[in-house]
Amino acid sequence: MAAKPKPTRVPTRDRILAQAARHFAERGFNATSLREVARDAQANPASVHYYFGSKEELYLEVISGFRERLSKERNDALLGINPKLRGARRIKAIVHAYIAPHLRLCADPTAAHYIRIVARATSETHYPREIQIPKEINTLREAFVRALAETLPTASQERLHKAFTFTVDLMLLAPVDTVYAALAGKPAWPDDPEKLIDEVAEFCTAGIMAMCG
Amino acid sequence: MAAKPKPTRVPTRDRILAQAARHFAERGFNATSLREVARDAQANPASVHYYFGSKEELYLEVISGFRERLSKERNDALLGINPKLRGARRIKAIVHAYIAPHLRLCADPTAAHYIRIVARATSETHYPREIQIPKEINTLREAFVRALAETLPTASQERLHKAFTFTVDLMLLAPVDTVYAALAGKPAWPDDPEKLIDEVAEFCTAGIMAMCG
DNA sequence: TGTACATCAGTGAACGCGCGTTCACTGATGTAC
DNA sequence: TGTACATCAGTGAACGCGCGTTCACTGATGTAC
Repeated sequence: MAAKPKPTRVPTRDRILAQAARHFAERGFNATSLREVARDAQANPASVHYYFGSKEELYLEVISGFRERLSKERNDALLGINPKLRGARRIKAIVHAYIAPHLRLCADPTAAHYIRIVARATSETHYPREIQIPKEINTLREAFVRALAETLPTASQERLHKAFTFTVDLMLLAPVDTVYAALAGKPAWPDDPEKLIDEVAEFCTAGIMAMCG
Repeated sequence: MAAKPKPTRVPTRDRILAQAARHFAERGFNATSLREVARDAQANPASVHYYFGSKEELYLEVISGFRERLSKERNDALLGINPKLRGARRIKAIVHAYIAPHLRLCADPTAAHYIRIVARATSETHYPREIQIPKEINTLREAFVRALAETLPTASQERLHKAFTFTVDLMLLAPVDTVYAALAGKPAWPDDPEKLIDEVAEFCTAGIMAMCG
C-alpha cells in the first residue's frame, strides 16, 4: 500500500506562475519575494529567472493574459448591446458590458488573484514604470464613456468621465473589500458573481443617471 | 548674504512621522523601508526605534490620530442630521455624514497620506494582525446602517449592508484612483474636496435608493 | 557660583537575515549519421 | 544498432545589497545641594 507516484506532474513553469499570482495578489509587487514564490512552487529560486527573466517580466506574464481576455470580452459586449435599448436600460447594459467580464472572474479560482492584483494597482503609485496600467485600457474606457455620452447627450464630458470612473472604482473594490464580510458575517470572497454583478450594475446605473441624467 | 540658519528646527520625531506617512501611503506597510524613511527624514535609522519601538508601532502612530478624529466627526455628523429630513434627502445626509470627514482630508497635505493608506489597507490581506482595521470602525458602520434602515424600512439587512459597503468602497477609491486623472487629463489629486464629496454623495444616494428603495 | 548627577536626544557600528540575480554546472532526452 | 552531439529543464552555490533591530556610547541640557 505504498503511495502512488504522481502520474503527471504539473510543469515547474506553471507551478511558479500560479504561486506568483497568489503572492502578487496578497502582497503586491514590491512586497512579494521570488524566493518565497519558488519555495511555495517547490522550485529552485534560479528557475524563476530561467523561465521568466526577472520579477517584472513574471508579473507581466501573470496579468497579460487576463488583460487581453478582458479587453476583448468588454469590447464584444459593448458592440453586442441591443440597439433598441434607451435611457436607464441602455446605461445598465453599458455598465454591465464593462463590469461583468471582470467580476465573473471571481468564480474562477485561477483568475481571482488577478482581481486582487488590479484592485491594488489602481491606488499604487510606486510600481516600476513598465508594469503600470497600459494606454490600451484607457482607450477602451474612452469607448465606454462615448457610449454613455450618446445615451445621455445633455451631460458634460467631465460628469460622464467621473460617473464612469466611480463605476470602475466600485467594480474594482467591491469584490476584494474584506470589511463587508466582517460587518455582514458573510464569506470574504463573493460566492455568486452574477448576484454581485447585478447589484453593482444596479447601484452604478442609478448613480450615473443621478449625476448625468 | 549667507543663508540664514534655520531658527526653529522641526523635531526629529515629527520629521520621521511625516516621512513614514508618505512612505506607507506610497508603498504600503511591507514595502516601506525604515532606512529610507530615516534617510528622507534626515535621521539615524536607530532613532526610528528610539521613538517608536518598531515598524508596526510607527504605522499605528501614523494612523491612530486620524482614526479617532474621523470616528468622532462621523458620529457627530450622524447625530446632527436634521430629524425632519425624509427619503432621499435623509439618505444623502447619512452618506454625507460618513464620507465628508474622510474626503475633506484631501485638502490637508498632512492627512492626504492617510487616505492612501486606508484605501490600500481595505484590499490588503497580509498586514500584521496588530495593524488591521479595528472593531471600532465596524461598530460605527453598524450605526450608519441602522440609520439607513430606519429611513428605508422595507429594505433587507443584506441589501442595506451591501449598499453601504459600496458607498464606503467608492469613498475609499475615488480620491486615490490615478486612472481617472489620466483619462480626463485632470490633476491626479482632487483639487476641490467639497465637489468630490457632493459627487460621491449624489452617486451613492441614488445607488442606495435603487438597491433599497 | 561650583559641582555632581540625571535625563534627554540621539549616534555609529554591528547583528543575522533574506533579497533579486548570476553563473557554471548536470543529467535526462532527442536527433543525425 | 551505436555513437556523437545538441537541446532542454533545471540546480547549487555564490554575488553584493538592503533590511529591521540592538546596543553600547556621547554630548548637551537640566536639577539638587
